[in-house]
Amino acid sequence: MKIGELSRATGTNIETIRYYERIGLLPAPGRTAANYRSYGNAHRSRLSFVRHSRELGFTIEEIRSLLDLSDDPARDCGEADRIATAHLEQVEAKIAQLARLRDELKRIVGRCRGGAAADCRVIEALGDHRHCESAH
Amino acid sequence: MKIGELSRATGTNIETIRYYERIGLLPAPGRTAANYRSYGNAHRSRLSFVRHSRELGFTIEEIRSLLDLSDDPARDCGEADRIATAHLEQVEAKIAQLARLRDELKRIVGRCRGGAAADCRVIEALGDHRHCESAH
DNA sequence: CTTGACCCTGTAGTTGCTACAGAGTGCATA
DNA sequence: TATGCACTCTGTAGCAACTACAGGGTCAAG
Repeated sequence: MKIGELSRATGTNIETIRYYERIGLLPAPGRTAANYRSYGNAHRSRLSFVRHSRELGFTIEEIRSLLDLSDDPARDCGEADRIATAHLEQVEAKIAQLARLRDELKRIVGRCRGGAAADCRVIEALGDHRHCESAH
Repeated sequence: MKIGELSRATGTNIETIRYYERIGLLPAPGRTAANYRSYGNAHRSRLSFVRHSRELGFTIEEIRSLLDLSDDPARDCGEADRIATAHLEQVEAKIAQLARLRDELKRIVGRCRGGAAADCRVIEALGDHRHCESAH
């Protein structure tokens, strides 16, 4: 299939597909007589793997490691688990951090009673870190 | 005070301070005879405002709007509240999205029983979107 | 008088794409 | 046959929000 078809099949931007090839995440496919890229099912699977991993927030480098693992079926799969577990921990840390921000923002918004900016509690709270209850 | 002192006083990287000046977020300070930047308390307050807002996840453009507001004390402060409220909604949306990712990741990790990569459930789950329970 | 800490400008790198510009290809229609 | 349109190609530049140099100048202490 040509790049446009692969794009539609995987919901991936054409430019993104070429980008993945350029950084070595996808192998360079064969070419037609007109120098068009020509993909097969292996390419589509690999791209789906990449896109799904990206949607789950894995970085390109993490995905590279995961692809290396899946390319070598004899290798120990514990590393895949470690990568995924480490990523899960990062996601949980990010959620906790955002929850603290949310609480701080909640305290800040809604305090404005529609006066002039000179008396604005929102701007005041943003200017002075000491108003905060938790670290961020 | 010189840039290093301002950096320590606000916990901001020196390069970042110069960057903020370059993009017009901080006004260009006066210079000493040796062409060193020379800051006063107004600069320090403004930079604290910027850093605090960044820590709370506001974008540079949002901060620019908030600074415009606080620079003009006569203006209506409702806009500051709108910006902060909109940002709060974005944070809440991001938390919800990350929570979905976390749940998906939790389902994926820990399924590996330490075999070969060929049988790895983690890699399998990443390759096939149909295993997912929620959209992401 | 030299060492070290500080400061300057300007540019390039980071992550993960996205958006062109300028050119070629392939197929259907007037 | 021409021509219009969709598609593809390469290469480069842009985004956010910094961060990291390189290659120089300044200044106080020993």
